[in-house]
Amino acid sequence: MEKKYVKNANILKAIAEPNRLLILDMLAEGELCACKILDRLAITQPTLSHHMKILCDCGIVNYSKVGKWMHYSINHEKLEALEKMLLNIRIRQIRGERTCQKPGIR
Amino acid sequence: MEKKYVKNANILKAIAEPNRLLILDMLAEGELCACKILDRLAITQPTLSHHMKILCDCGIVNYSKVGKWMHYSINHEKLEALEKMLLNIRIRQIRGERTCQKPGIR
DNA sequence: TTATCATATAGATGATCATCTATATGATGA
DNA sequence: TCATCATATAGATGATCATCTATATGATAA
Repeated sequence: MEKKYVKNANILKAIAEPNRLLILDMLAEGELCACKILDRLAITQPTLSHHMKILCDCGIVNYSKVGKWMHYSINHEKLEALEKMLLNIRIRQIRGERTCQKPGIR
Repeated sequence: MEKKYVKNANILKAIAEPNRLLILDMLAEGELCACKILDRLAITQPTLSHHMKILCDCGIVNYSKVGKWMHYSINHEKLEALEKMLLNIRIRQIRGERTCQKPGIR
């Protein structure tokens, strides 16, 4: 298993959760502080902290501490790289039959 | 929680696994039969069957049975929709400060 | 300095997941 | 029809996950 698959799977896994997708959608409008995000989610504060850690750890979300507030924003480069990875899967496509059957089948 | 977040998270979750990303990468070149995919993965046949079910169930991979062989291919529309979802998060961005602090802070 | 506020950490719990072995299904070829 | 081959299903197992309550940390304000 090549490393890139593990790494990309890790980023995808980070955003593959409904609450975290909603968080990204909120951050799409611009930087936000944790408490603003918490207001819109039906989860407790420790659970939000857990989700933010996952998003930040994989690099898709940037963070900075301002006083006692945590500010979060989207890492656009990381997100674009993810899009490009998917695009690369979609636009490839070489002609030539590659299905596996004994000669004569099909 | 809006339904779209749950649905999109489900598709992302389906592709957020190293073996399944590798499978998509193989399918990017064109249709393949299960045994060709199995050749390249370090998993057993039942585990591959499990992964293919997850990929097909979420709609990102198409399947058809030809004799005793299963043929798989990428669903390009579904993949494009996923890219667009990510693009939509990335390109939005409205100016105006939205971080949460008491007046005067910052 | 002390109370308060925003966030993080610890630890527990129930759910979901990837994987395996064993076996079933269902199609082909002899 | 019967043996063989490709794939699916059943059931078990250990790992990871989302969530909670309780508590700690660390910054500001009185």
